[in-house]
Amino acid sequence: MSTSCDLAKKLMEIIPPSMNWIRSEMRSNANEELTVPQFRILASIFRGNNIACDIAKVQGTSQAAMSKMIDGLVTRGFVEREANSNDRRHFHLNLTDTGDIFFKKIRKMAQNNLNEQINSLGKSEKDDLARGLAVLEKLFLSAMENEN
Amino acid sequence: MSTSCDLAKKLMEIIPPSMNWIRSEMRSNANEELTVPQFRILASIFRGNNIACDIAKVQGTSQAAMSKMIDGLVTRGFVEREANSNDRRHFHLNLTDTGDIFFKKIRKMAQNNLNEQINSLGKSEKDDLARGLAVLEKLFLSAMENEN
DNA sequence: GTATATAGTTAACTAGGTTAAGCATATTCC
DNA sequence: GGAATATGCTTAACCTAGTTAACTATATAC
Repeated sequence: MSTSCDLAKKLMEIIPPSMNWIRSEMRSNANEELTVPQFRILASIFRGNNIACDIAKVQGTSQAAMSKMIDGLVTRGFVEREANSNDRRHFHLNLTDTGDIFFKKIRKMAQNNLNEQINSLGKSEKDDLARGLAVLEKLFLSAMENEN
Repeated sequence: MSTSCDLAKKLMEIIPPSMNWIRSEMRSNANEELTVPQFRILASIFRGNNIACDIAKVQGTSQAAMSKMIDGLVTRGFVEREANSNDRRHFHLNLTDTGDIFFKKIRKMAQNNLNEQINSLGKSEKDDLARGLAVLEKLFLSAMENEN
C-alpha cells in the first residue's frame, strides 16, 4: 500500500514539524532554560555516557558543536569536566548536583507535557507510535553506521 | 506494555537524531544547496500554499523566521513574491521556473537517498513506520491547534 | 622515535529560530 | 466617515546549533 517513496516524502514532511513541536514544548513549558540538544546531552551523561565524542556520535553532531554545547552547560553549572588520569586526551563528564536535580525536574516536566498529548491517543495508536519510532531508530542508526 | 511516559522519552530520544539524519542527507546528497526548512517551503508553495503566514503555521515557526527564509529563496531565484491586488497586505508566493525545476530535482535526490535506507526495511517494518508517522502527524497537529 | 590516530578546542562562518517594534492595509463598529 | 483593532509582513538585535578547518595535546603503532 505505502511505497517507500511515499514513506521518504512522509518522513520529510513529518519529522521536521515534530522536531519543532518538541522544541517548543521544551521552550514554553520546561522553564525556558534548556534546549532540546542541551537536554539530550544531560540525558546522555545521566545514563553514564561520559565522553564528549561518544555523545557527539550518538547525537549525530560534530565534536566542535558538542564542545560548545558542553561549554554552555558547564557555564550554567550543570556539568563538570573531570580530568581522566588514564587517558588525558579526554575528560570524564559528570552532572553536578545542580545539573542532576535540574535534569530530573525538566525531564519530568517535558515528559508530562508530551504525555498530555500522548494520552489523548488510543491504545492502538500508542502501539503504532512505539513501533514506528523503533523503526525510525533503526533507520538512522544504520544510516550512521554506513557513514563510517 | 509501553506506557505513555516511555513514549514521551522515546520521542525525545529519537526525533532529534532523526532530524539530524534527514538534515545531513539533504546536505551531503542533495547538492548542498538546500536545507530542510528551505526545501519544505518550496514543497509548500509547490502544493499551492502561497501565503507566507500559512506556511509559517504549517511549519510551526514564526512569521519573522519565515520572512527571512523566503528572502533567501528569493535571493537565490527560486521563489518570487507577487503583489496581490485583492488584499495588499500579503504577497502571493510562486516558484520561479528555476525553483520549480530545482525543487523537483532535489525532491527526487533526497527521496532516493532516504529510500536506500527505507528499502532495507522489511514490509512489516515499512508498515509500522507509516503508521507511526501518521500518529506523529496527528499528535503535533493537535498540539498546534491547542495553541490557538 | 617518528608517524599516525584520537580527544578536544577554537575561530570564522551559516541557518534558523526567538521577541519586540514598526509599517501598511483591512475590517469592525460607533 | 473615522477611530480602534486585527492581519500580513519586515526589520533589528539576539541566541543556539550546526558546519569546516586548523590547532594542541596525548596515545599508540611500527
